[in-house]
Amino acid sequence: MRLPVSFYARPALTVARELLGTHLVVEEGGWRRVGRIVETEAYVGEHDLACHASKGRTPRTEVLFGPPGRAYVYLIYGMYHCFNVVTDVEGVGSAVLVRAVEPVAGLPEDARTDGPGRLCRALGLTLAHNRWDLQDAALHLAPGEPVPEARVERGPRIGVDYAGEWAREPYRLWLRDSQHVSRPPSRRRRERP
DNA sequence: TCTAGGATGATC
DNA sequence: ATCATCCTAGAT
Repeated sequence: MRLPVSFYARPALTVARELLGTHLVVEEGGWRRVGRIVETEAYVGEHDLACHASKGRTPRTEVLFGPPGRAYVYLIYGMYHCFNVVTDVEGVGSAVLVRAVEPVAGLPEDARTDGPGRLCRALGLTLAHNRWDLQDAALHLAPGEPVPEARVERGPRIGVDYAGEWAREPYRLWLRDSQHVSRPPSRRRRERP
């Protein structure tokens, strides 16, 4: 049970919305780790100055322009990884960054999986997974419970201030009531019930 | 609760 | 030089 290629072959913003609630599955070396996606960011194309594809085709960004449904993993700040899924049709350089999941299986109950770097560390995702086909049993996404529109919240993407006006586009989507959404700098903690 | 600074290496 | 981050320390 995996999301088919046709799922990814749509605009990044659509995929970012539909990814909420789906399961990210990593199976390697006898273990299987699963997280439910609760936060995503869309990087919509070459014209999007926050998108790595805006740098043009390079060895690193080439995968973004390739067929949909592949992984784009890169190293950031020398120590953390970010996991993306390549979206839209071949030739369009776009992707969706998975920013947070909630532990479902194979992870400690209290594992930190909020934040793109932390979730990659928890699931064991590294540069070795870059360009993988997401139809692979070892790394794929699976359907989950549908997420009603009322639970989806939107806002500006994190950490892309260099992108000028594009930094303000509300391309970050998350589950309103999830306790596992990442905490951007200076975001106040949720009020107690 | 918040801010500042540093770790660390691929990329171009 | 830059960077789609995270953690810790120290101030408040």
